[in-house]
Amino acid sequence: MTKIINVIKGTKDILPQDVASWQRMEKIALEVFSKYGYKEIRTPIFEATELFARGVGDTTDIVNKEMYTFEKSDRSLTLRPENTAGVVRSFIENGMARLSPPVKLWYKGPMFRYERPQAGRQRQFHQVGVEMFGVKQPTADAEVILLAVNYLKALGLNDLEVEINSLGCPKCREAYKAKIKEVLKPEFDNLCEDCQNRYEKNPLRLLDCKVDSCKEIFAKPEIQKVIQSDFICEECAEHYRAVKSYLDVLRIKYVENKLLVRGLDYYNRTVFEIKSNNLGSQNAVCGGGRYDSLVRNLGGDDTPAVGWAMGMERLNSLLPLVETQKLDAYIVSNSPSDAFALAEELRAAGKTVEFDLTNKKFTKQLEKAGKAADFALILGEDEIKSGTVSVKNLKTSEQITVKKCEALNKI
RNA sequence: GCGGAUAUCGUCAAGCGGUUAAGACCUCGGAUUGUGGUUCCGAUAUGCGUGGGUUCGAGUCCCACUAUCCGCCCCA
Repeated sequence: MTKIINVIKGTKDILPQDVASWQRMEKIALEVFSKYGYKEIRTPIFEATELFARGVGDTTDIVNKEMYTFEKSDRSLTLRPENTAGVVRSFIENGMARLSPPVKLWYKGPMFRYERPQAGRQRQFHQVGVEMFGVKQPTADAEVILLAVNYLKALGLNDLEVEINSLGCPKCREAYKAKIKEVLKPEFDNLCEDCQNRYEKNPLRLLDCKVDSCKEIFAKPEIQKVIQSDFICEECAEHYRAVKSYLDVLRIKYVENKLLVRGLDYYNRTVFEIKSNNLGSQNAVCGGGRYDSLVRNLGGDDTPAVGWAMGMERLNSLLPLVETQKLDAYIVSNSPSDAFALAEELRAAGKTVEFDLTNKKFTKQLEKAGKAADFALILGEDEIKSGTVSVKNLKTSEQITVKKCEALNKI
């Protein structure tokens, strides 16, 4: 036997029986985001490697070890591991800074990260996300969080937990980093290897370490005091308070989590996650925040921005099953040409219709009709002769014979 | 990159060293040449992830590899 070829590790087919749910997620995204004035943008699936190195940040795991990078014509190209960098690139390149702000965009599509697959994590996965450019006020943060919550609500998910935090601006963050380093210095040798690396590179990320021994260290009162301290400057604090007050007005429940640190380097001030208890250890459905310096870092004019992304596979696993649609009618006939004609007529009128292309026996066709549709349209010799069709309701077994042209109104 | 588990038909599985690898679902055919969903009968793995080994004998025991799942890390 010839060897069969399997899907690549960490990738999955989205099979016909699951597609209805995906189409629903996409349709509701369009509906909800449109109400707030967000327009869909579709950017390429691969970009210059440098875009992600500069955009996402070269101290991140994503850039360091998770990118699918390849060379072509002396260029280094990378399959997008996330879409914010691509959207920002497009924003700059297409002069969207000249549009009247805010510029509100949303996207959906596949992303690629070379990681060990597990529950809720694939190498090719899909994200839906929004980005808003040009508003530095906390209203933007609030609107974007509102949008995430309302999208989830529209999908039927009401009870997910929103966690928020403020990372402050680069200035106040430096001071905070210094304080964390100072208080952890005596414990340095007891930290795990990863944390020891983070200590220099990005001390903020020490805080969401999951190693038990590190957690114990962070739990110490004198260290907690520093972690819990309000390190952010007055301007950032005011921004953060305003975001929270808007969320209160919008009746969006949230939990403040000082340990919430996004793994991407571009965030400042507001960061947030939406989590579910039903996802196992990969429990974040949505992650996002403000990234006021990214546009400038990628060569554009200084433009404040805020956005988020959701993992569609994770989202999908929280959603109830969507049943695949039955046909409106199944034509039972041993005359393919008559069946073709009737089917086309009904399809032109918007109905979903099939008939047996293999011309099986009558009973087999009816059996198939029972599984595939709510109505059977019987087009036998008698009916064909008299220009009629028998319409059988397959649930109630009631059957009537009508003129062919009236069949449309009976199904 | 590091741990743990699993691998028998399209799917879910039984099998615990001894003839021909249960069963269920799905699919297909028949009972039924114009009336289905219930019922009955029949068909469908020369083969147990791959390669070695132990044994008179291996799906079953051992080793290696591969794949998948789960956890760490990281993230959506």
